[in-house]
Amino acid sequence: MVTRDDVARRAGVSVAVVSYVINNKAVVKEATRQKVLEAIRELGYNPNLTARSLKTKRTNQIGVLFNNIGNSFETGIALGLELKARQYGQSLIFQTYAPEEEDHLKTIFMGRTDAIIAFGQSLKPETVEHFAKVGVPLFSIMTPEERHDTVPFADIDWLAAYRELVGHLAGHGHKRIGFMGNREREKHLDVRYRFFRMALDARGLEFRDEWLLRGNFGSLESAYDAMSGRLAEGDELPFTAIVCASDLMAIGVLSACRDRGVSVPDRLSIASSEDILMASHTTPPVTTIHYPRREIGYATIDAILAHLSEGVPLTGFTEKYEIVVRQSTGRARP
Amino acid sequence: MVTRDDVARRAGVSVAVVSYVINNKAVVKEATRQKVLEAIRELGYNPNLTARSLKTKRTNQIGVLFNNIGNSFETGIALGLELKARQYGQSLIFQTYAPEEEDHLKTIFMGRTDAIIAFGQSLKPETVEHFAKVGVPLFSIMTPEERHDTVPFADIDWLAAYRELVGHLAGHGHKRIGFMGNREREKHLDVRYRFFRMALDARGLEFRDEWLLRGNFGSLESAYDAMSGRLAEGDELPFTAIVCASDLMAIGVLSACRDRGVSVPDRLSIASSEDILMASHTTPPVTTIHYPRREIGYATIDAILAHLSEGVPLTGFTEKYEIVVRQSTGRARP
DNA sequence: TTGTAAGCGTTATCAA
DNA sequence: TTGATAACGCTTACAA
Repeated sequence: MVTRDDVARRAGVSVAVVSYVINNKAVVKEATRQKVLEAIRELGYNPNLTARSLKTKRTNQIGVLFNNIGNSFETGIALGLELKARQYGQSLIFQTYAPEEEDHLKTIFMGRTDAIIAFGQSLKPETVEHFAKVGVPLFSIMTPEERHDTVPFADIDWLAAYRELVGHLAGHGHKRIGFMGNREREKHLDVRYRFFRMALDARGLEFRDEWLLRGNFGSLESAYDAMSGRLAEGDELPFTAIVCASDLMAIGVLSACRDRGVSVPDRLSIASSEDILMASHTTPPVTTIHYPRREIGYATIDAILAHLSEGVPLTGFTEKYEIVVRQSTGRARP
Repeated sequence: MVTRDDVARRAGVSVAVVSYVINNKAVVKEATRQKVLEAIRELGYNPNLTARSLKTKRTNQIGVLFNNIGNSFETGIALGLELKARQYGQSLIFQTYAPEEEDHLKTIFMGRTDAIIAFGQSLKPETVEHFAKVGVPLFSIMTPEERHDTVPFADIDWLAAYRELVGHLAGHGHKRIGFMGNREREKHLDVRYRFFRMALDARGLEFRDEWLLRGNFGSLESAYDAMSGRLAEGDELPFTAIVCASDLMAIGVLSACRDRGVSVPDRLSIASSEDILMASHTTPPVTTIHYPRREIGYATIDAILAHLSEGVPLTGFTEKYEIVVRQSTGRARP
């Protein structure tokens, strides 16, 4: 490996000067500057980032805690994160989060990242405290079910979104609206269910526990199974519309309906959350809440870098959602 | 930050002993070992990975060069990579590749990664040479259009796959088969087109330049536009079937057909490559080549780690594809 | 079995 | 405007 020493020797200057040139520090005489640059070019020198990090305490790496890299919703956010991070010269380190391995995070990220972006996970107080202590700010995209004062988060206003969505359904005569939520493990989705219920309450609409189905966030099949099971139970569906916590689950529900001859939206209206690409290409396409993934990604990186570089306090924020009405929702059958 | 020195002081031993304990080196007396472990626990110490890397020349980080993080095909591979990498205690650094920024890679990854995984990109000889020089092995998932002897790759046998797919279509009476390929920028898809043509030749089937449409790998819309344009040109389609280089493009083609009243597969059979989830949930679902994304991810990490840790030569390999016949392909209209 | 000390490739302070 | 030199936190001979 060619190091800064090699460059210094080649250029006939001291190692310090090489650093000055690289970091545009001090006023290096133009002539020596050129000598150094030439030596760098000739030798094909690139500064070793690990060594630099050790000294500067800045890694220019940001950790990202996925729940599931294979999920389009999350990768849509990652797309925004990555693009913006690259503009700032930051690299992203991706890790899939698993509650039972949460302690590993301390090890894995130790001295490796300047900040960590969580995807709605409810981290243990101990973990949060640890990163606070080592001075690595945490930021969450999506509201964690268990909040920590020191972990700001970016999200949409789910309550408003579900109120609008419920309004859309109610406007079409739906009074009994079911929900497809997540299973135990995926706490970051509890939030959606919770706000959905609040939206229902706000409208004075009833909800019964039997109207709550459960699948896995990223698994179409789980929702398919849950819905199929429900449809197998009896001929009559207890609700005329269902809201799903994720688009993949909505698509699973849709498939179950198709396979069991339940026509959508005639017998059942299906609405959802997220607006991943796939939701607009099913038959019928799915009415859903558009989650501004890319924008949230951009804004998150901006906020983190403003904090890291200029000490701007790191605070959460809300981005604008949008209700996208498609053909999976329609008038309730009388 | 609590460092190894703090631990040593607390435990009343030298810094070396702390290292020995952490790395399970030498035979440390059980009593001192316990003292050290306790000090570590009390202080909440975690070794600084950056410092360790600087010394050991091992970063335990692997760079991954995406073309588009938002694309399910690529993230499906990433899923496999990440899971396996985590098992080995490796972290993944994701970067989106852009030809015009290729030189940045040298800077961004310098001293940061033990290996780099490309996603079919045709890297410049200069780049390849650089990483060879600094001792960072390159490995490609997907055959690069411009190969380098020092960059092994993992892929499926596209020729065999397209021969089988073409066989399926020919078996249904298709003699004129079009292709939806990529635009200039995405060279890693040229490979698919090339093998498709070879498969056609092998069957003695004709191909005309007018039967080649072009879209963007990850853009359903681009394929939609290309196909719509073609459909607008005249009433008669010049081919009875079309093979698409990616599922998203196939779905774009499918949408274009639906919007222009071309029934699939009655008037046009559509076949594709990749088998992303979405391909099985369109109407009709798409016949496609199943690309074993996760398996390729696993095997790639295995190969790289065997190389890094045990010096096993890093060589390319082929994983098994599968043709998944769905309802988008059918008998050619006489 | 444990301790001392020399690096790893940088940056940054302080003199020159 | 430049050059020595001391860190940064760790691993690892080598010595004790």
